[in-house]
Amino acid sequence: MQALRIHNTLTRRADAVEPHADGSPVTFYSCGPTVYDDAHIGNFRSFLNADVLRRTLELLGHRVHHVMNITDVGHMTDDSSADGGGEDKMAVAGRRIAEAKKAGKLPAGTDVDPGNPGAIADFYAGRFLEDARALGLKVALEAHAHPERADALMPRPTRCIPQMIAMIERLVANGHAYVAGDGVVYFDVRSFPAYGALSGNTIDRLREGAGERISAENQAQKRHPADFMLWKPDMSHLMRWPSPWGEGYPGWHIECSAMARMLLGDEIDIHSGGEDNIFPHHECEVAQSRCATGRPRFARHWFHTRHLVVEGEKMSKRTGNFFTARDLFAKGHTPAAVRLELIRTHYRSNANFTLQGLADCQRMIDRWSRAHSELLSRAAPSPDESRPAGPFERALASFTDGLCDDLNVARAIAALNEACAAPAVERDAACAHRELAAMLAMDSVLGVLGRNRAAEHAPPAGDPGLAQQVERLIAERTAARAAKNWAESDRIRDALAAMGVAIKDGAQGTTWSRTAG
RNA sequence: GGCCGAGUACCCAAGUGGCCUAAGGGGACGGAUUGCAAAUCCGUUAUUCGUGGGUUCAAAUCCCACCUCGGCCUCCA
Repeated sequence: MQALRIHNTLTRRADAVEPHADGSPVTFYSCGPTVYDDAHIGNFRSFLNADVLRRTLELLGHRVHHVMNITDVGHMTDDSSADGGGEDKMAVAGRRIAEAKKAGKLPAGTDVDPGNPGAIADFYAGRFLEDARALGLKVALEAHAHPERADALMPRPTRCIPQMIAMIERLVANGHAYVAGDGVVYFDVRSFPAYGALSGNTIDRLREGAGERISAENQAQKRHPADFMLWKPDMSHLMRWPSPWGEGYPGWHIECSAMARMLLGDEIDIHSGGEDNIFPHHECEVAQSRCATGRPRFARHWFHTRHLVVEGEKMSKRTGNFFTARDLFAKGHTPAAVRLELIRTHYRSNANFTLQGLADCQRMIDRWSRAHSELLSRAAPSPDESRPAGPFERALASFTDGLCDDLNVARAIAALNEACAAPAVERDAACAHRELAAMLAMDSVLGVLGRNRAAEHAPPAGDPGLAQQVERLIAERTAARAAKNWAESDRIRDALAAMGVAIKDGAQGTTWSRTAG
């Protein structure tokens, strides 16, 4: 089996990814979304890169046990008092939903109680899963296909509170956590000398920067400024549970430690997230997990995706370059193009998401789709083994080499493009059956061929009669063309363009699609 | 302020000491095709790699300085 080498944040070099034991599945935990709002394309870049890693492992013949959490505990918004101050994010989401409801902007067929945090979380979790499936996130497809395993594949912290409490109890019992004067349970970072190994921080250096974002009152309760919260008793929090330390809610990091352990065991092979998770989130996870399990390791391999910028600028709602996946689908972009645009740049570079790039991806995918249809139509039921390897079979080798080299997706894509551009004589000489298999193997990682269809023929919201209208105009234009009435024909084409509909005159008649945007 | 990444053509983006007078895609331009378009097919499109120095027989790749952008320094993918 070919080795996949991936940069490991922990060791700061490219390490081979392999299961902890021969023949076992690779255990893989991904930090998933919070469900206080729709996930944006930056979130999805991180999830999709994890998906590409998982699919690459599967292409190489590994089995992968992949888990991605969906965080539904209401955390706090205020960053000036980071140890539990500010406003509950679930409350903010509830207000947003209440406003949308009032304005009649809630999607048809949905009714959410804005005062019920569980309902809010379910609402956004449902939307996330829809987007995730559209984009081909395999773990979401798997959870959908096996509802009985959904909670084990995409766990929710609110359903795992006992496991978190058990882990915190263990940490308190073995001296790695303590109850402070304010009743809050903190992890004692000085009890864990390896704290900082993942992020490259040291406890001393953290102390220097610590003064800026943490309120003095909170700091005064802790033994060390870097100590972080495990449980906060708080009767005012929207979501709260009974615990040995009083009714309240868990700290931000403990959920992943508890769920990873519960579902994948004390040590896991890969753990992924966005680059901002390295510190403090993943650093704290390592500390909690190792101190609770007593193991020398938590995750063997840490995989972090760098952030995304949009049109060269940091994505922000204010500058108008903020996109959720569903925003793009609604504008007519295919999930395939969104997926490819988000995975085509190396995961350790800042990617620049652009509308032009999305269009580029769409054209590439359309070409791959044509090549795929062509192979499909030529593939014989029984392969002719005597034929030499064709362009796609050869491309699969360099495609795989590219991916094995720290997930070089750009190189993999170039290999596929070159196969599609191979001269017809070469293509005809090859065994179409094997060529098709090679192409599907490549798509098993890229994951675009089955997703190259958006809502393009679905009429846009508020205009259900569009399809019939378009068909009628096309029929009129076809008649005009038959009569060689070019002026009328062009007038209809312009009218369709004004409606946001592009047409193509092909051998099988005229086809149409909505223009994105 | 401290620590970390990154800057390659009009755009996206590989390449990390000689195979680079720099992959792949898009765009643009020229040609084929088309009533005209669109789509498709063929061809052309960086002697140059943020800027200035340095090391080396050899640098996009290593070193130094500067500029610009991004991340982290207890919300964040």
